[in-house]
Amino acid sequence: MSTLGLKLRELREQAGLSLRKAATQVDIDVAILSKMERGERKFSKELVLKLADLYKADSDKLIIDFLSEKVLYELEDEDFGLEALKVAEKQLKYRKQKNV
Amino acid sequence: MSTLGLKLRELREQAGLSLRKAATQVDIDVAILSKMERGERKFSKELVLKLADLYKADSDKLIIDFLSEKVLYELEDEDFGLEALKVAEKQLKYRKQKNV
DNA sequence: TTCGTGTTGACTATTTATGTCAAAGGTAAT
DNA sequence: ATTACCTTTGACATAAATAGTCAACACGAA
Repeated sequence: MSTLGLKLRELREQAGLSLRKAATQVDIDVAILSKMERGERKFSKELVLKLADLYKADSDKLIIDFLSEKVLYELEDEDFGLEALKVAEKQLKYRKQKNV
Repeated sequence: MSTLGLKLRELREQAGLSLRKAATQVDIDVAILSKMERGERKFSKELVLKLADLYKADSDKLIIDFLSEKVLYELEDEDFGLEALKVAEKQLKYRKQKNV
């Protein structure tokens, strides 16, 4: 289940754009956008930004979803996923503070 | 800075094994293990498990480090990395509970 | 029918990741 | 100074994952 794909599909529909039109605007093939919205292919960060712009949506939130989806993809079916996230978080906070 | 690499190097030394010997035991090229310990190449999960076994070390902890490193790699230089981790964590907890 | 919609699959190309190998340079003992 | 280890390095080949292209399909509305 790709929540990012669903969100971007909704946003596209709210913007009143067909797949083809949206795809043309962001300069990719329709097939790819279709697959991305349905979670069959991954979005790239650049594309998410382009689409956010096109749909006049909050790009920060979409990027956060994009990243979290990437992270979850790495951790799927891992017994220690949650623990790994905790460790990663600690590390990230440390790096942010100490600028390492 | 690869903390996993450093840890595995220490464990190897504590086990009194040279790079060559360790590499032979886990059936990979010395060059690769050398690069992995210094963070120049990524470990695979399977290799981490093999090494944990060889060094008689706690594989769970090493796997957690391995995963967290993977996650951090995806997030490096991202402005919203921390926010993304929070979202991912929430999702993961939800999935774990609901078994989705 | 024709038009616009989304979906599918086969195919190619490109980019990353992984593996192999030979050589270099260090250190210590003989 | 040669032998015997060790680790590191880089160039190269191979394999796998990802991304892009294209044509055709199915559906419903005009």
